[in-house]
Amino acid sequence: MLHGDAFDPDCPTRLILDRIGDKWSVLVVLSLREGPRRFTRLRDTIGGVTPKVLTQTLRAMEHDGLLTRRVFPEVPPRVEYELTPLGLSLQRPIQAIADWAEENVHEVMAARSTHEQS
Amino acid sequence: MLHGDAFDPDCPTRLILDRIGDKWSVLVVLSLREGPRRFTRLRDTIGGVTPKVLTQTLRAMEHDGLLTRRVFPEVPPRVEYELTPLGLSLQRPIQAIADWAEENVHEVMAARSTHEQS
DNA sequence: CTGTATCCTCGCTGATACTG
DNA sequence: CAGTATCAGCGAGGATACAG
Repeated sequence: MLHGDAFDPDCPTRLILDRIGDKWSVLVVLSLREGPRRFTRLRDTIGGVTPKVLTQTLRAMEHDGLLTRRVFPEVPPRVEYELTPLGLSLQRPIQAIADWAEENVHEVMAARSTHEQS
Repeated sequence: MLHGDAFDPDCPTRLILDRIGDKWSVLVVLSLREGPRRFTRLRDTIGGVTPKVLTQTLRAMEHDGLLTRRVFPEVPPRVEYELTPLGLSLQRPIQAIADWAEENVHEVMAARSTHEQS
């Protein structure tokens, strides 16, 4: 069954959806679209994220095999994050969501205004 | 700029992503793929959701114009939820995410096991 | 059947400061 | 530069019971 899984609370598919649903993971994937990025670069690109939360997100994604963390033995230290093939494959569906959001944001905001009357 | 928006914390696009990122909204969209459904039917389809949270989710999605809520003046009461055209358009990207999750769940789980050594 | 009301907890988040 | 440490707070989410 192709879709039955997602509705089972104990199915791992739920865990994936939770991870993808994470606010920051989506933005990290989008930020790494065009190649490896360093920590501070990511932090600056993604507005409003604190270092702690960004680290948590990156560690979780590394743990799931979505990206790699490469440390360069330099002074000052340099760390680069890069999507794995698995992470790259996730890029397409996430981009689809992002595109939808940007295309339909006005319609959603309009709907919100309409229902504001009640 | 096509993607700059999503990285701005104050941009409405963020709000959309938050809504889509919501664990239950995604499952509701999937549940309504094949037409209108009643409250209890949704609750049974989506495992592990409490009535309160399901109501909250449905109200929020209605508020955003993603679905309609139709009350039939009957006894016992009957309420049907159905995706609007806007909600239907969201179906495709969400399905893409769900498909990705099901296709790659094993690879992610494998990656998690690997990193468990550390 | 379709919710609402109430209470509670727990975990994420943010702020801030500090380290290798 | 790239994080870690620590703490506080709040609010989403869950359990349970009840109502129209």
